[in-house]
Amino acid sequence: MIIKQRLPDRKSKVTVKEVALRANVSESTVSRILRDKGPIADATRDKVMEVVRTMGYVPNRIAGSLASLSSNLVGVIVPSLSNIVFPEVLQGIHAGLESNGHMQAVISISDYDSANEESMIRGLLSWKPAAVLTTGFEHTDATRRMLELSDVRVVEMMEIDSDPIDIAVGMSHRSAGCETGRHLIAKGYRRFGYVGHNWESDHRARLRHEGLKSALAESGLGIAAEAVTGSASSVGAGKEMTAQLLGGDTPVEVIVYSNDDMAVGGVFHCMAAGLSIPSDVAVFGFNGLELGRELPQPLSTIRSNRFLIGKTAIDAVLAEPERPATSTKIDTGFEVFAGETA
Amino acid sequence: MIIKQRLPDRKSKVTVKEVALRANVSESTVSRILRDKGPIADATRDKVMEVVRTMGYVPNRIAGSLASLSSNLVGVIVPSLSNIVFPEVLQGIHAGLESNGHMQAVISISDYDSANEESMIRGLLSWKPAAVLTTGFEHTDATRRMLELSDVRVVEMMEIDSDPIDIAVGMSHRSAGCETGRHLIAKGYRRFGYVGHNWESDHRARLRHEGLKSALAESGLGIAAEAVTGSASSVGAGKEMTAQLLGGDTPVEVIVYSNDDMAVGGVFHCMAAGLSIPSDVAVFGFNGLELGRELPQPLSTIRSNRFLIGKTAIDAVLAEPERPATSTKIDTGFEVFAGETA
DNA sequence: CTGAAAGCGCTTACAG
DNA sequence: CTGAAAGCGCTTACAG
Repeated sequence: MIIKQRLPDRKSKVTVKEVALRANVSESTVSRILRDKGPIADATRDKVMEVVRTMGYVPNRIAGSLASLSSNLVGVIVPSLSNIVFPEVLQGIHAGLESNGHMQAVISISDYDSANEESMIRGLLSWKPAAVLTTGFEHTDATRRMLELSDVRVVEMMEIDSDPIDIAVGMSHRSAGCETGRHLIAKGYRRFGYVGHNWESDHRARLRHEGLKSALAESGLGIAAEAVTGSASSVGAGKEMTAQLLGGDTPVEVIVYSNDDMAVGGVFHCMAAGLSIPSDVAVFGFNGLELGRELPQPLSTIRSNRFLIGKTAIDAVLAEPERPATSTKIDTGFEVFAGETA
Repeated sequence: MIIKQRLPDRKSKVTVKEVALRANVSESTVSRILRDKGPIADATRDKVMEVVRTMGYVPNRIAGSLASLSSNLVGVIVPSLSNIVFPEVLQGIHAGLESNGHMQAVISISDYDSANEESMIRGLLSWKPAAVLTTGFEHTDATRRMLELSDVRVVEMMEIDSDPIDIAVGMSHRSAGCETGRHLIAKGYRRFGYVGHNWESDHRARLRHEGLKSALAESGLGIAAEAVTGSASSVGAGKEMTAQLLGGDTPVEVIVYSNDDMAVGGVFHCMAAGLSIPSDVAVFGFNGLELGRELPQPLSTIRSNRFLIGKTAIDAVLAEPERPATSTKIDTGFEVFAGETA
């Protein structure tokens, strides 16, 4: 259904030139006052600001950026927004941007596709952003070259298991996988199952899986049964894959999930199937989402610090706007949350 | 922990001028070729494109936008990213942007504060965006004036219960509230409870509440008991408020929640308290999130079309880049999802 | 403390 | 089909 209705008319734009004319000063003076730069007589400032206000002048940042060869834009690329993890990173970025100045985030979604990432970064760079924040280390060669040759600051967010172009902010997913294994072994579990999602796209889930395997191997153990979906992680996929794993003929004591969404699906499956957690089967996730904490039994998991990653990324580039000659890794850490499901 | 390491050196930028010089043509010709505009000899095009490639030329869109007095930026303002609803709207916007051309979204988060919205819109407009998409109808007077006077297209997303500045895309939250009431009355419920979150900020939740009340009034009914938190909606808040409502001395047969997150909290509370749904108490949400669908008993709720709202918003402004003299409302609708919890 | 001038890197009529 | 010139709206040395 579409409804139409009359609107009021609009008028034209005001430029520094108009303001300068009306205030009887030069354009440079207006510019200086607006950017709070250089010494200005109070009387002049008052007069100009008065004119600015009455004319409703809004500076054109496009012209400003071209003249100053810099912009207040920060390019951000995340692989997805359906996984709540990335909105949380964006919130951290937003918080960091706010506390600083008048930076604006330009956000693109790559859909876990590095060819998309390449064209998005190309588009972003054409805006001469102050910095580019992207996700992970999996880029095309062309992307890597563009970023290396540009002189914007670059942050690769989420993981620190490889060498960064400029700065990496995140945690070691391999270590998180290891810690998961060690923690569960210490709790006495020996028969491990794994339920995962598509890691062609989610490289970090694979790192955690590798870490888990190596921790188990340290104790002469392995993963007894696995169920991995080809699709993205979701509560629904977690339910389905859990049903599949438990329906197989290899009994397991504990299931490690590729993340909390999948694990919550596992919990829901168990509820519906009348299985007790953790006595019939224990459940362990990854991320430490609010949802898991609020389940009737709090989900056992590892807390990653998504908000902190975004915040730290911005803080790092704003602290030093020029790219230095050395790369940096910043570890935002993680911690085991014992919970009640494992 | 911070680790440092040497990086390779970088070099300087290439402009149209350089490209023109090397290709032995004028700057205008390079510009035309790059924008596929006007008639060009094949030989010239090939020569220029060759140079563009070997020099790794990336056009500066800031200069381009200033010269053409237009940009490929679309400003988007959402109140929050913690409520999954808004990331879903952003996904719709992103999908619409992609299918179109090379538009980029500049995203800001207002935290449900219209003073924030005002300064964000001011910042956005200074980039001469092709359009501004914001949320709801609650703006400051200054915001409304800026948007009315600018000639960008403006979409107010999510609701259509008021008059738009230019275009509104969304659903009637008042009607959704009504439908909820009628549906539950038809199912035989008579004693209603309501669990809500802070509607100082979430105006649409209030509209639904009003709609619900009016539907109940039609049948001579009312809301017997309410529990409303002062904080934002969340699963945790839903649990807590449900406990409070059910701990009171007014018995209810069904609880209507301000949204699915709150309702899922209600379901978790009932599970933990050993209450059967819907026989002991029925639960009804709003939004139709994936999470609710995957609960052991699918959540009864109303499906809003968040992705569609974002997609429709972009499609509408791209279809007609000039703001017309009449405003438009586009209803993306909603539907009752019966589920098993009410 | 203030102004005149050049210039940022493109695009856009206009002319040929 | 192509080029020379003006200009988009600012900022930035430079001079005074």
